[in-house]
Amino acid sequence: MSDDQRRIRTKAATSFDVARLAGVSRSAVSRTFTQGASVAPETRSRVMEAAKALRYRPNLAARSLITRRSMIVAIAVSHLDNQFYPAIVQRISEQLAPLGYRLLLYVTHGEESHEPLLGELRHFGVDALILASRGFAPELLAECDLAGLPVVMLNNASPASHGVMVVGDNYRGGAALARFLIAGEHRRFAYLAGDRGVSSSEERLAGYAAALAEGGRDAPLVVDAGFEFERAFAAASDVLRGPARPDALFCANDNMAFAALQVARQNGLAPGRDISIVGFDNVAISGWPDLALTTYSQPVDALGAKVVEVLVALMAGKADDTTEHRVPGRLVVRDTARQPAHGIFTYADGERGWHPGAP
Amino acid sequence: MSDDQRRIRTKAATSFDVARLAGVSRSAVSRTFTQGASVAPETRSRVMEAAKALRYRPNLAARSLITRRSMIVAIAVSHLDNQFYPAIVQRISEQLAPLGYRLLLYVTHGEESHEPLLGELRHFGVDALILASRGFAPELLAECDLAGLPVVMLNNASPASHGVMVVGDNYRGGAALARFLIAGEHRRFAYLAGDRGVSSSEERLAGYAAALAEGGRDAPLVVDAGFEFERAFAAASDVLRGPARPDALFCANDNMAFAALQVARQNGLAPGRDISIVGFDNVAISGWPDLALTTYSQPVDALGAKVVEVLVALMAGKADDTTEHRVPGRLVVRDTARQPAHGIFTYADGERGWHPGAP
DNA sequence: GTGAAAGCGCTAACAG
DNA sequence: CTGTTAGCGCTTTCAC
Repeated sequence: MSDDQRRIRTKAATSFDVARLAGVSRSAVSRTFTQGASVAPETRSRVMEAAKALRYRPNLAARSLITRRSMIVAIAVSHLDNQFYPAIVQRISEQLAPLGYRLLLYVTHGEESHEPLLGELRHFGVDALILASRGFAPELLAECDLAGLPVVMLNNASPASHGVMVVGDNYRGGAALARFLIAGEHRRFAYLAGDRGVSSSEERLAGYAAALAEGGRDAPLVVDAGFEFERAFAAASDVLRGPARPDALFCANDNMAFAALQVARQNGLAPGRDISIVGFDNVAISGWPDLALTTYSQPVDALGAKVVEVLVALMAGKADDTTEHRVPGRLVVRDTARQPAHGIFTYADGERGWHPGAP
Repeated sequence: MSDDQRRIRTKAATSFDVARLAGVSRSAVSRTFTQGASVAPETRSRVMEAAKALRYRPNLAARSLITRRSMIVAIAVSHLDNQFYPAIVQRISEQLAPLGYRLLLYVTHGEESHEPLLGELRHFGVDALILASRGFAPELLAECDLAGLPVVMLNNASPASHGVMVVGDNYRGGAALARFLIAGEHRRFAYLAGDRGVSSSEERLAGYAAALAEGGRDAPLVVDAGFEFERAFAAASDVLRGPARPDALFCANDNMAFAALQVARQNGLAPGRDISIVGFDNVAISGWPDLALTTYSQPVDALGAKVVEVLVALMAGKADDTTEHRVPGRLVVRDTARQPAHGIFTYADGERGWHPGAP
């Protein structure tokens, strides 16, 4: 810990220093660092050279005072223990980085009010907000609208008018799983629901129930659980040990399905034989042989790319008229659900899928 | 997407607006928002009222130009798929938030050079850097030193002089696991190593090897794997299917242990009976009944708290003379390793531990 | 294509 | 305790 060095630490070079070294004005150096400004090639190279020598980088704070762009986008997440979220955060971060944007992280807990959040966002002057958290207040969106702050919601529908949504294929996924379970000749269908009122859980249920009805099956037993692992565990215990035990259980996401899996095994039920348990997301660990969860994928790469695409358009002022972007997923067949006699096939990447119409 | 509203969006109020509304000078409003500045209570309340009415928050960018403090701290992480990292990031974020600091996220990949990183850090004017990533260049630390940027390394030792480290109890943990495995009467010990040269992996091995030697056992077979799941999986396959199969395998972290677990089961070996596999971290999922990994904990809460404590001190200019802070963990006994006949006990929180000296 | 000058929103001396 | 003043580092008209 060189205390001396710290004291004489090199104060970062300013545009002034660079200008002087290059023998030009500060405007010249500003222009060389501004996208699409007109500078003579000769000047530019002189400036660049000086900048490199001094390790100069324009100070974003000072710049943002003028340009009103901080190059920071805030992301709010709640369930970092659900592997889906770190994965998507990583993708978004990686896609934003080459564009010069960085993520400012907000770990929320769902319950808090929007007031302080928006205050902070303005405090930091973020350019946009990604809402990947559950249960934010709709007023937040209204306020962001007023403040002119672009918002993209990830897997989160809202009654409010502001903000554009990027969502997985919830309805179709739920329906596909239902058809798969029907083909597996199950009889008593249940749904382990996520937090009430959260669109992703509701939509998955809607698709599930619709396809069940279409197949002439009874409506599923809906068990309120919530997205948290512990609550899912408790709820799964109730259903699986109760009198009307389902033989097919669709869980609102993989993380909840893992909870259900544990419960089943603890109660002597072999998933895939005595009971079928399926999830949603196709989180990385669901492919682990020990878990081998049958699920419907939410492709993190595609989702992240779409979020970034939409975000960038929004920040560029291009009002997006599509307010909802749906990213398709696919059924991934593994071992926690009984497999139909026909229709199983292999995708190009080696995962297994299922084809309803197959012989 | 109210295009009209966006156009007439309320430009955020400035200190000038507040000053005018409150009938005071801009300095007065600045002072009310500055910690420990002297303002008459009367003035303060008038300002606060005006500020609330206008939803005023001082602009951090402008402020930072003067104070040279951005209130943002950068955190570099590499293995977001290892649950340990999201968990620690979450804790740090939560502990920093009440102090007004926010995390700017850098997802690195280990290989990249430090140059652009440091450039970016200065670009954004971050107040400090948390290095929770693997394999950063030591030059980075030197440069941060020169730039006067406080650095805390999480579980990452470095030959460089700059930066303070917060680390888990690697050596003692490795030793504890060794003793536990010895008590379990194993004979052929192995270590599934993380990336070479990374201190956490090396230290765990050192403790393991030392305790093994002390117990009169042969030195462990060291298998180079790396922290990545896939590579750990491949390496585990090699050892567990090779001629000299160990009966006790210590993996550099839980995530790698999970890989080993899968490999063992796939090869007809029941962990905890035919082979003992232990990890390090005590990541949340290691407690899942399906996984039930015996491991040595790295308490994320304590680790996060320590990081924040150190960070804050550093940013306050208090040069910390302790350059390394070690956070103790504990052995957590579950099902993937054979249990000694004696010495198993239960912690206050219900987890099981093991006591070497017990009857 | 370039430099001079003004100013983004704020804080920190400095007088009072 | 308060207001006035200067200036943080940068971009951006505006003349040239």
